[in-house]
Amino acid sequence: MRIGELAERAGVSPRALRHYEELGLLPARRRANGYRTYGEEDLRAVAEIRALVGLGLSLEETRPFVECLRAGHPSGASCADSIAVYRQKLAEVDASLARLGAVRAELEAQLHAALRERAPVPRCELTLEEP
Amino acid sequence: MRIGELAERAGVSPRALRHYEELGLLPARRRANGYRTYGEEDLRAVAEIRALVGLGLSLEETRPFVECLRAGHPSGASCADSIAVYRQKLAEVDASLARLGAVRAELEAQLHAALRERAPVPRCELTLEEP
DNA sequence: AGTGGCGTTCACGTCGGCGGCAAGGTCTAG
DNA sequence: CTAGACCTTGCCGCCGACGTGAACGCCACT
Repeated sequence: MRIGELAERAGVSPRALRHYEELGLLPARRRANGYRTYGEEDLRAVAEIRALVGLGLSLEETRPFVECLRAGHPSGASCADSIAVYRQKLAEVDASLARLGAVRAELEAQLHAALRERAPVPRCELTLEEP
Repeated sequence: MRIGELAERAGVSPRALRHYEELGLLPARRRANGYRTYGEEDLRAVAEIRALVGLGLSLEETRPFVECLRAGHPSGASCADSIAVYRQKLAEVDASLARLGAVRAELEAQLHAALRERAPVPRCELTLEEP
């Protein structure tokens, strides 16, 4: 399979696949004419990469998963390094959630304060509704 | 007050203040020698910018607030445009929270699945603890 | 032989918010 | 007079994940 077909089947651009190769994530065999050649296992690797990126991992962070796959394991998450990345990412997400939650509360407080300031002493309680 | 003093008092770098000026966020008067000159209202403006950026707004998004302040309003959030930015940001934060929550659940599911795979049929229930 | 549709490498552009450096001007204290 | 502490403009660098375009090669079909 050439790069165009893999790109099509994986739902990414050929440029992205070349980028993965530059990072050493997706090494490609070459034909005599220089064309990259891929197999089904490469499709699986790209699918793994995209799934993980969809979960917020950077390309670098997907490396243990891809290498785990290429090492012959059934799942990219079968290796200790991958598990470690999962744990670390989960912690990061929890931190982000906490921070975002605090930010949300503060935003809401500021918004309500500004609204109170702009609508001093509403004449009727019914006017508290927002458009 | 010159740029160094404002930077010091506002807790930002002079470079950042020049950057704000490039964006038109913080126009500075000039002395005869070309030095930028700031007043107390500029300190308030920078404080507003930093507070909003701390809530996740981009510099562009702080513009309505800063302009509102410069228009003489007591608070940067006193103007309709600022309120709109608050509302929009709140919606974005809510969206991020929802997405992050889903990502967190998926991460946890993947992690647990991988752990189950690596520790098939634990001999004792006590071994479920994690280091 | 030409056309079109693949592929290749190289290298710069994007977005945000500055950091950092160079080359020079300005002011103040000793 | 000079050191040094400030200021100025200008421009490149950074991070990540590619997009985009140039300039070219390869191959199949007509």
